[in-house]
Amino acid sequence: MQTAAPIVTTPAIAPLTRGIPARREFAVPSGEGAQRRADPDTAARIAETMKLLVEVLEVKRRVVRAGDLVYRAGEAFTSLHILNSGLFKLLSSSAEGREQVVGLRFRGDWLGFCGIAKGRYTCDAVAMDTGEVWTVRYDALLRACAEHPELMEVMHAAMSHEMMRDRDVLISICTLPADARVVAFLHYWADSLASRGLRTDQISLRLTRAEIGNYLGLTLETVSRVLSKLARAQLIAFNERNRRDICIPDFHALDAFIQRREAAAGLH
Amino acid sequence: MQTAAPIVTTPAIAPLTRGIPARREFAVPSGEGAQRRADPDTAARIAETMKLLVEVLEVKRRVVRAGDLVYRAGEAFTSLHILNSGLFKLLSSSAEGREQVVGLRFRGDWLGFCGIAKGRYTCDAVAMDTGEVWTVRYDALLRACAEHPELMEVMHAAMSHEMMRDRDVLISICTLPADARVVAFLHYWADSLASRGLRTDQISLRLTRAEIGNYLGLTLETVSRVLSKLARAQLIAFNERNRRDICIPDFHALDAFIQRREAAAGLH
DNA sequence: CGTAACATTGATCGGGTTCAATCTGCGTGG
DNA sequence: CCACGCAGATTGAACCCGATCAATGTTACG
Repeated sequence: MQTAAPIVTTPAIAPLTRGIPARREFAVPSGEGAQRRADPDTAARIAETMKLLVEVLEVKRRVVRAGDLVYRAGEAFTSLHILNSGLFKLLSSSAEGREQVVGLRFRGDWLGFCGIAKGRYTCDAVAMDTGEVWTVRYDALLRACAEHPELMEVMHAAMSHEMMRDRDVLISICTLPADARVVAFLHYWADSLASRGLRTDQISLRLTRAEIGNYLGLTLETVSRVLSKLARAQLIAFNERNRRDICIPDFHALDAFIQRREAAAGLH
Repeated sequence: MQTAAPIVTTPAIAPLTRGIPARREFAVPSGEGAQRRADPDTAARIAETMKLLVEVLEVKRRVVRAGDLVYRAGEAFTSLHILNSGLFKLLSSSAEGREQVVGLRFRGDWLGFCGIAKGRYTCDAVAMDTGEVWTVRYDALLRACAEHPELMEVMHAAMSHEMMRDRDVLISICTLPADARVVAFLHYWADSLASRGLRTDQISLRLTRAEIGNYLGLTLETVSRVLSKLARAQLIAFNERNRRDICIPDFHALDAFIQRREAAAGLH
């Protein structure tokens, strides 16, 4: 059982200088040749959302560290959470006790939608790194939405976005073989970082092989084997002292690798 | 390419007597011993939502028949749709052209959330039976939500509900073996009908084996084999002249069957 | 009656799981 | 400091579930 992180309340009009920055991934050896370009659209959209929230609502800011829970399944739903920084995973444990990673969240994403329907959260939200969570009461949010239609639109867009993302995951899992799923996962992870303006020349996966496998409907051994194969093919490179941190020199080559396998399977 | 269904506009205050009733499943041979009890909560919630909509918004009613599209991927998003009756499937075709069934929808469900984020629908919504769709303009809905907080809550709850449902599907696909997935599917289908007050003593699957398989991440042959096995074990019974219509005499026995398999797998 | 879409069933194959052994890094306590 | 334990990761070998390939059956419909 983790202990709750300290809660820090700041005035709603606090300057929008970023919260606690996430820990540096690790030392970068050479240049930033493999840096994936950031998506200015997404970044702007996120910044605007955060700004709107602070202007219109009372936001409780809370610093979390790796392992902290933002909320827990079964807990009464009263608030939604918007991520200012950090990396988070959503864990859902089914009736029979089997745990499942059902989502990954980043800066700008919302947490807690699952609680609206039934008045209780239905999954755990766990920080995977230092980060800052902005919490708003749902009732206050509803009121604010009524007065600020643009806030309502932003919120709906966030929900819609989350649905589409989940759908993509489902399609990947239903249609792709193991190695393509792992590659899709790496892509998603890197894109998520890139679109938030984080560096992707080297990325820390932060999830164990077991968690990645769980998320992708694979076993940890399969994930490990695929990663080893990709490393052997020089499509990814492990950090030499930590197999959780990888470098993707050429995303295009990664895609090509998968396409080639699909083509090879399709031609006969 | 299907042709669009005729559009029928009715005054917003039209009486709430049900629209065109769905075609009778098929003749029921004996009694209703296997009838699954309806969920009065869900039914009430749906009725209330529908009432609220007509009271507060201009609703365009449209009768659809099997095969009609409510909307199509790529089409500009302007409206959301609420299902008054009928059965619908959501089809998403990925970039590489592979089609995927990404959801099933029933009376009371909303269609079109996927369009909010990007301003375009990202999947096809296809009627699987005669039904009635209520369409509301999204901009009008936003305005109405601002004035009627209860409408906003209902809409958010619908989105939240959809997310949780998708999550359940994901968990099923990630963690269950083939036969358990098929059983889970049957359960979901029957529960969906039951909670809408439809009869479940005999149910028409309406999807081909290929579509069921696609939805569950299985091949059509596997689905067929599992259904045959369940029929052999007398856990389901096919209608004697149509293998798409089945009868589930005892849901509890179905569950037990799956539990037993899991237990057998787990003990060694 | 002929054709096409859907479904069933069998035989075979293979990708991914399962089981098992080993390795690595890391924190802990003697 | 080192020994120890432990969680995570890797790798190999055998197996098995579900996919694939193929043939046949069934229903619907012009």
